[in-house]
Amino acid sequence: MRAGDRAYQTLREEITNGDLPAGTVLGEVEQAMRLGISRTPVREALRQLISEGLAVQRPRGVEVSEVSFENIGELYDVRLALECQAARLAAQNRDPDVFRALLVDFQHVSDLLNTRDRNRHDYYELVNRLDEALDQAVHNPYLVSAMATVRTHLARIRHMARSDRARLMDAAREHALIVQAIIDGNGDLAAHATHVHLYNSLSHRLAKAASLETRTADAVSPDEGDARETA
Amino acid sequence: MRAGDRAYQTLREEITNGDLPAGTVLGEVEQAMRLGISRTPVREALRQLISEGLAVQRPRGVEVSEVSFENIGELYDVRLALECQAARLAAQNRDPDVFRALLVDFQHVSDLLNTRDRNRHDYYELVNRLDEALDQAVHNPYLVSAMATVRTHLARIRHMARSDRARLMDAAREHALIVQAIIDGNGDLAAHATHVHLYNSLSHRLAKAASLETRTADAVSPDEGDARETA
DNA sequence: CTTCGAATCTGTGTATACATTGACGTGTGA
DNA sequence: TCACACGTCAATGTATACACAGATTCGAAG
Repeated sequence: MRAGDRAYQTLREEITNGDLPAGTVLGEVEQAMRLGISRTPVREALRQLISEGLAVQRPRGVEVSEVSFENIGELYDVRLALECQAARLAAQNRDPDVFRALLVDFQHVSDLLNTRDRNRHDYYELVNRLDEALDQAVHNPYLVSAMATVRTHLARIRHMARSDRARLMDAAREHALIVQAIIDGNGDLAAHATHVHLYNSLSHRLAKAASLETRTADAVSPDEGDARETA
Repeated sequence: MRAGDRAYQTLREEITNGDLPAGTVLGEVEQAMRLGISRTPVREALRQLISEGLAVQRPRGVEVSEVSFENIGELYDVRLALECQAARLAAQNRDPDVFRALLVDFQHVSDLLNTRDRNRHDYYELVNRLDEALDQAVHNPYLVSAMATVRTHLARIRHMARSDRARLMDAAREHALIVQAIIDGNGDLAAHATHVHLYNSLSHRLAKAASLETRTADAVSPDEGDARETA
């Protein structure tokens, strides 16, 4: 694989993970040293990050773009428009077997989450499978690309307001309804169920964010032990 | 200005204009020679074009991406989702004076188009002003960015199926209704009027495309004398 | 004459060298 | 002591040199 692509993927993941917090200056020489390559592929990676919105061009150089809670509303407005349309299109073009398998999994999420709390990661994996199934079903690369951009930016905020188990159980029910509507070929229901799900998801995130503001700024959520190196 | 940015803008415009048709190989050395710069800034420009979808990475190198009539439907599906949401948001956040001025212009399009046929370009300019007003009003950079991408791709197809004067008159009435709804703060009407407009626009383009297929492939539309250098 | 192989050549990917711009620090003069 | 100016330095932007991979072509052998 090309060094430029590797640098891009590495930096991209470090930004979405939060390892490179917003405002971090991405010096070409520094990153080239760190990644063990020369400035040329690093520049390529930085330009891609900029065009994706994960980094911004400053007069001094390139730095990781800001993303705050105010952006959540904006991102959800775009996500709402795109994913409702995607649900509608998926209901038309779906492969029923794929979504039937997903439906079974979503209906058994309670088992998944009741066994051990760490299995929250498995739930996110299930949601990823749903996203991929939607991407396949819509048959529309432009829509897929636009949704990927929104998902990338939302992933940066995900770790700032992690969902608790009760919310995940509700979300699973909402997802199950979306999947059911897609299986039935009911585009309107699929779109509206997506609307409901995104509204609840946003409400929960905003409530979580408000409750977090009352605590100390750099406290991690109590059921998550990620070691962060936030400056 | 940086050489890389100039190269990007130049290539971008040449692709959307059709001067660089789909499938054209964009050799680094060739473009560097042509633009009078070295390969480094050309590479930057090419990477940006790829991430924007205007070019694709081939095993041989980079070439201008394909865009055909089949893509129109896909692009309109995304455009529908985004612009309806944009109209809805604009109706909430608009500056009434800006859209009142636009409304007057759209109501006088008949004068504009009756004087001389060449003024079709002025109409497109008016639509651009509406787009910019929407971008301002939505207060959502993510939505603006997503719409810009869709508009870029649709611009590539615009010259393949140009609208006639009758269609432009209808489109002006549709635009006027959208603007009126935004002025009134009627988000639902703004979104639905946008839906109507895009449906009619797509129908017209598809009908135009179907009628063009009956003629010879490289015939230009009768009321447009653009000299094309399609190979 | 056909086919296989090797060599060359074209073009990308990467590294490095050079140019330029802006900032920071220091030194000197008032 | 403060302010201004000059010099140095650090970082980006650009050009070029080098490495490597794939394709094409030419030549030789069957």
